Amino acid sequence: MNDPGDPLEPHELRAWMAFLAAGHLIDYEIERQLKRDGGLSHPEFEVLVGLSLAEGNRLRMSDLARVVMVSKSRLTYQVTQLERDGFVKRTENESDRRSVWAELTEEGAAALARVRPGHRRVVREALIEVLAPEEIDLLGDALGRVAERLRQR
Amino acid sequence: MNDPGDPLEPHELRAWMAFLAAGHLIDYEIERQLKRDGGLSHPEFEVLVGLSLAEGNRLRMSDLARVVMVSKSRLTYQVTQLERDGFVKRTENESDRRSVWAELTEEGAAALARVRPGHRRVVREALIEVLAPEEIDLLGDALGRVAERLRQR
DNA sequence: GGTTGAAGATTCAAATATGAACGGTTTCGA
DNA sequence: TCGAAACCGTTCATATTTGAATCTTCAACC
Repeated sequence: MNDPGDPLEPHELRAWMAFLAAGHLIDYEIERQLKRDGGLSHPEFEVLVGLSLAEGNRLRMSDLARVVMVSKSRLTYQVTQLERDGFVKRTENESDRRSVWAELTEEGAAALARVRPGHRRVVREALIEVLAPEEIDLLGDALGRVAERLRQR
Repeated sequence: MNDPGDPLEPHELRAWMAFLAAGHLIDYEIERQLKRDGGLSHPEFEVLVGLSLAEGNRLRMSDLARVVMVSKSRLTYQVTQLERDGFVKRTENESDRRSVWAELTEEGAAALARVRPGHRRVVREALIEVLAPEEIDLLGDALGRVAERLRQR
């Protein structure tokens, strides 16, 4: 019968390869736009967005790492870079001295504002505008389920 | 009116974030599986797959770079690693001495065979099995269009 | 109260990625 | 047939990522 290690069906393979390719290509466009408009890398941008979405514009390092889906040591590096640029500030957490607050600064918020219109434009042009309205919702549903399922492991 | 730099609509944002998250998470699973089953990284695996799909199991470096969607210098590095492991062999191209053939070896094909069932299992469990049959096709159509559009730029 | 183990974050060395610059071919028009 | 321009791949210096080891603080348990 059908073993899960068997080759994918052609239409399954097509979906998988399209998913992979679209990911690579969109990432490339985003990287280019962020660099051009604000000298940010995609990981840096994601860190800033993560903070901007948080209560009080700050998160503990490990929570931020979870949100941005990045390893602890990688986040340490990124935040150090962002701190050097004045976009993020580290603060001690008095209620748990093991942890550290990473907080979005004014300059960080400004950098985000500077870069966001172009970012949205890329997402729109590369993804949203290419999809029919129903496809947008279906993509959100389907990939939302995929992500949710992988998160709980 | 609606400027392309304006915030995304909630359902658009949802689709975009799901796409991003699913990409990150699936990539993580794949990385883990490939490392575990065959000591390969995802980029290395993609190189081997690219070659296995080519006529005569070989491609010129720059064509391989295009197929795998990777920069020239990154590919040079990856192929050097794969050559060290005996999975790929470089050969001179007599009809155009600027270019170089990268060819999949027996050992490379064996490594691919060793790793592929687990890889497919990951793709199945993470993506395919979570989608309804119509969703698979629709995803392939939609993201296929997205990729195709980005390729021609 | 002291001890053990978990959680949080950083550090370090090694691996990988980036992008500009380079040297060797090929192409093609003057 | 010559020379400029394009193409191919690598190299090099720098930046980023990885994962194991480490250090500090906290929680729980006795």
